[in-house]
Parts: sequence; structure tokens; C-alpha cells
Amino acid sequence: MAKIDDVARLAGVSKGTVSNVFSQKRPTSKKVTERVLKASKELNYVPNHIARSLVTKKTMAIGLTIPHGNFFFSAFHNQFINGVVLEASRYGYRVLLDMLPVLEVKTPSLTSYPIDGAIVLGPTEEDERIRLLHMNGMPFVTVGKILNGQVKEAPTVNNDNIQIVHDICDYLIARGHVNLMFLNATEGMTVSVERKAAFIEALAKHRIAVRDAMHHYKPRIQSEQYLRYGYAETIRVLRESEEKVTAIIADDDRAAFNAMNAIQDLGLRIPEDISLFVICVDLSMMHQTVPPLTGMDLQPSELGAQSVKLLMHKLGSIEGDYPNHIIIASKIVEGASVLQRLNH
Amino acid sequence: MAKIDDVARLAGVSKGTVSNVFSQKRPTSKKVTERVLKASKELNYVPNHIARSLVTKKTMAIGLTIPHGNFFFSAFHNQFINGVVLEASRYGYRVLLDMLPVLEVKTPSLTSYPIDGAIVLGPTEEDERIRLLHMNGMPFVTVGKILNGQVKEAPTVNNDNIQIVHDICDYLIARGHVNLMFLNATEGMTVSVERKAAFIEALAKHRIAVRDAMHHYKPRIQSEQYLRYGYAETIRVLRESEEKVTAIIADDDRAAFNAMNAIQDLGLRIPEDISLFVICVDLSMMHQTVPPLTGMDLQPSELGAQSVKLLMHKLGSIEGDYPNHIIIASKIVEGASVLQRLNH
DNA sequence: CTGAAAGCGCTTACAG
DNA sequence: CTGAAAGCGCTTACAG
Repeated sequence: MAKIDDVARLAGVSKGTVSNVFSQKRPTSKKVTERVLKASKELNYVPNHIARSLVTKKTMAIGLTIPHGNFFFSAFHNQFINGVVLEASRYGYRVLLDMLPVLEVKTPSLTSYPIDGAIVLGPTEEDERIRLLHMNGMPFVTVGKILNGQVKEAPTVNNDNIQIVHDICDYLIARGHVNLMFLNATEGMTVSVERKAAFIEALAKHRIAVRDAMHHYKPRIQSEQYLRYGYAETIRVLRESEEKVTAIIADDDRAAFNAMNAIQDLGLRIPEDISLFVICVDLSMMHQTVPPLTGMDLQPSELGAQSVKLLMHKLGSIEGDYPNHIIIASKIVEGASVLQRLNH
Repeated sequence: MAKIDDVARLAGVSKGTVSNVFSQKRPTSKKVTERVLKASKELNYVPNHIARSLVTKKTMAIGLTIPHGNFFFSAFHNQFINGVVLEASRYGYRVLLDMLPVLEVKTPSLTSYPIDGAIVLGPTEEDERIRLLHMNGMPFVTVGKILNGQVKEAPTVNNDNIQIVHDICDYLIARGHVNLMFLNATEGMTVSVERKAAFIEALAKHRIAVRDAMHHYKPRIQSEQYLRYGYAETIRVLRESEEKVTAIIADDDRAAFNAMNAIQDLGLRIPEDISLFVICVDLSMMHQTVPPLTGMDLQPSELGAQSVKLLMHKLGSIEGDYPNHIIIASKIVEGASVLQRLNH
């Protein structure tokens, strides 16, 4: 690999001038520019990104940390990553996928991240990632609110989880469903904390108490059960619950699918016997199930894009004022998986 | 951010010693190690990854270049990325998502990649990415064969595209389907080249000629039509084709969904009127459609994992002999979307 | 507009 | 086992 000295020598200029031709930070005369470009081409020279980063303190990469076990992304992750990558590329940034936990790495990865900033998806109540980022002075944006005031005023992009759960409960209750079962996200994540509180509150408005059978947490990501979440819960509750559950709220597409399978295996039908409402939907998928699912579109792609924009503002790539907290709209998309109960 | 000099001074040792404590490349005495660690903790010191990379010539990151327009990953990409990330983390490597085309970046990204190696998904016949990687002496692995001998003997992980198309055609023909319609991948990709040739060959075995209506290419990724691929083609061919098509082979889940919608919009049923066979399936999704789709499981996650392993071998993280070409098995998973024709 | 020199924060022979 | 010094390939004041 040719380096800047080689080009400088061949073009008969100084290293600084070659640097300027590539970085465009200072003007260079036409003649010199051409000589440098010609020499570079001849030597197949491209500037060394690492060396540049060392002095500019910019890597032009952002980290995307997603909780990660031995599992597959859901449709939500999929669209979220799409939104992030696409928006980041608009600012010349690349995206480093940073999964946790990193499995059995010999040398614990103690080095500072080679990134300019990070996006943290799904912060938990005591989030080690956030502690580290904060300690290292790394700019970051969380997708999902940070609770417990670990870091005050951290920039955040979020759905309005509380409003969402209220909307869903109101929607179901208006259609005659009082015995709901909520397949919530993993315990300890801020999103599940907010949702549970909202669930209790929303039902309390209608004088409905939340029994144990009505609320479930997703297993931790490292768990064997993670991918099957929703199946066993649905089987158990529909079989054993005394007051009959008539509607299920699923946390994501996978939980919804598992619930669908459980309902089918019990010989029940959707929505005649059990209604199903899914959060985090992938619209293209909703139309292919039978019946098409009714759900809440969280706009994951937009969440991703807006979190990049917010981070770009923190990094100085977007100038001027900018909100520190961004709420992404979400709306109910009606399919045919929720029954309007007649005996209401 | 504390740097190595600060720690060395506080611990009363040289920079080299601090370096050794963290890199473990040379032994350090217990006493000294403890002093250094204590000082590091006190100063919140973590080694600067960039500075280390500059001298070691290792970034501990691999690039994943995926053709990318303004679109969403399919289930195939989703699982592929999962396989890559998970396997890479086993070797202490991070993954840099490198999408093409990068949109309107001001300074064309002319710098050398801050990665140790790359995985190129879906090489095209004249692939600019491969030309660049090769020119820069960057180790890389392609997923999908390189045609045209741009680079001789490039390490490759692949499905056996030719065998796959033969298997699919044999499967459909054995069930009485002779008028097939193949929704192939994008023109110019090696996978679509191989598949088309195999399609013609497989049908020729049974003395069936391939008419225009029977073979289609996916629009380029930048195209507006990309996401809708399969809908218009299905409508048109089912309406206008003289000899009636009875089975459709879809390139991926999205194309299959679009074809399903088209079939439904024409008032036809699967599989009674039209059979559907999907390549690149996501098993969890296949079971939720009605009818469940019959398809060819390409094991995208395994493709991803094996391409990482092959790359790790090139980078010296895996020692010993290693094959330069790896074929990932694929198998037909039967749902209920292909009809056994009686009048055969 | 251009050059010479210092410096980014590490690692690595070399010497002891 | 430890230290002093050179060097990785760039950028950036500073001077002209």
C-alpha cells in the first residue's frame, strides 16, 4: 500500500499538500492538484483511514448496540437497522454493529470504541453499556427512555409507550374485551416498565384489576425460551385461566406468531375465539397472515433515522437547535384479528 | 480521556509496560500489573483503539457489504447478518455495515477501509466493490460465485444455485407443473446468471422450452419497483399468457408475498389455481401464511457464519488447512402451496 | 497557495 | 521482566 510520502515524492510536493488535495480542507492550485491525483492513481494510493482518525479524532462511524443473544432479529430490528444505516450514510457515516453480550472474547474488549457516537437500542434499568459510554465521554442517543436517572438528560428517541398501551387497551375494551393478556417485553427494560405501569393504569380506568395471568414478561435474550415466547404462556393461560381471556396483546411479530400457533393448537380460531393485537408490526408481513393482524405500527425505520439525526446533531454534523427528546408517532393499523364482541 | 503516558506516570512505569499489561503480549510481574491496573482504574483509562490499530495494522472489524438501495432487508438478509455478527463476535471481531450505494456523500469515500477483511454479499458480474478490495489488497470472501474471472480463486461461500434450480424444477414437474414462471434475482448478479442457465437446462431435460413469460428479473435495487417485484409480473402473466402458468417460483419472501397478493387480487387461490414455491425462506414466516409456503431453505444464517470462518482463516485467526470454496446445503421444506395436479 | 516539523496514542524491536 | 526511542501514516498550526 502506497502512503502519503510516496505520493508526495512522486508528485514533487510536500505531504501536507497531498493531504490537502484529499481532505479539501485548504485550497490547492489546479496544477498541483492534478499532479497529486495523477501520482496517486499511479500508486493506487488511498489515504489511510486509521492514521487520519488518530489525528482528527473522527472515525466517521457510529456504533449501534443492540441487545443480542443467540437469536434472530425480529422485523422490528430489521427495519430499525435499515433506518439507521440509510440515514447515517447521508452524513457519510458508517455503522458498526455492536452486539451484546460478546461471546467469550479472550481479551475483554477494553479498548475505547473506534466510533464517534453510539445508538443504544432498548436501554435497561441499570445499563452497563450506558455507564461505559457515559464514562468514556462518548456521545450517544438511546432509543427508549433511560430510567433511574443514570444519566440525566440523555438524548432519546422513543415511542410514547404509555400512550400506546392506553390506546391499545381502549381499543380492545371498546370492542368488549375485558380479560386481556399482555405479552410484554423483557423485564428490566425501560419499555416494559413503562408499558406495565400503563397497562395497569389503563385497565384501572375501566375498573379492571390486573391478575397474574394477564401480564407476562419476555424471557431474557440469552434464554432458551426467548424465541418461543408467547406459545407456552398462551397455552397455559387459555387452558387454566378461570375468567376467560378473550384478547392477547403481543410484544412483537415473533410473539404474535407463537401465540397464533398456540391458539391454533388449542383448536381455537382468531378472532372468533381469541382476538390478537400485535405491537412493532412489519406491515408487509401483517397482510400475509390469516387473518391479517391488527396492530400498532411503531415505525421502527423512522425511529432509526431520527436517532441518527439526533446523534448527528450531537456530533456537530447538524447545526442549530435540536430537540433532545423525539417522540415517533405510532398508529393502529387494522387487520381482522380483533373481534367486535356482540355480547358486550 | 486519559492516555497511556498518564497511566505510566501515575504507576511509575514506562509506556511499554502499560502497553504490555493491556495487550498481554509480554509478561509483566504481578506487582507491576497491579499498580498499572490500579492507576488505569483511577484515571478511567482504556487503550485507544485507533492508535493501536495504526501500529498493529489490525482493526478487529470486518466489513459487510450488502447491495443497498432505499429498501428494507428481506428475511434472508436478516438471518444472514445474524449469522455473520454472531460468528464474528466469537473471534473478537466487530462488523461494519457497508451499504452501497452510499448516497450523496460530499467527499467521495476514498479512504482505505478501516477493516481487516470484508464479506461481499451478492457479487455482480462486474463488481466495483471487488475490484476495489482486490486493488487494495484487502482480504475478502464473497457469498455467491464471482463470474468473469475478475479475481481468480477468490474464496467463496455459496449455495449450489444450479442444483437448487434443478431440484425445484424437478419437484414441480413431478407434480404436473410444466408452465412455470420464475421470478429470478436481479439481472447481472452471478446468482441470477447461474439460476437462469439452470432453469433453461432443467426444463430442457423435460423438453420444455422457456418462453419470455416464464422468466423475469428483479428490478435493480435503486428502482422504485424493487419492493413490488412479483406483483405486476404475476398479474400480467396470469392474465395474458396463452399457455396457462400453473406454478410460480419466487426469489425471496418479498417476491412471494407480492405474488400471493397478485394471485388473490385476480380471484385465484393457492394452490388450487396457482402453486407457489419460494426460495430463501424464513421458516418462522412460512408457517404463518395460508397456505404455509413450500420453499427452499438456503440457510442464510449458516451462509453468514461460514463466510466469517473462511475470512477468519484468511486473516490468520483460524490456522491450518481450510477449503477455499464452501457450499452450504439447502433443502426443500414442504408447506402446502404446491398442488399435486391430478390431470397429469 | 505551499512546506517543514511536531504530534495524534499507541506498539515494538533493541538493549539491559 | 522493564525502559528508552523510533515509528505507524496521517493532519495541523506556524511560517512564508
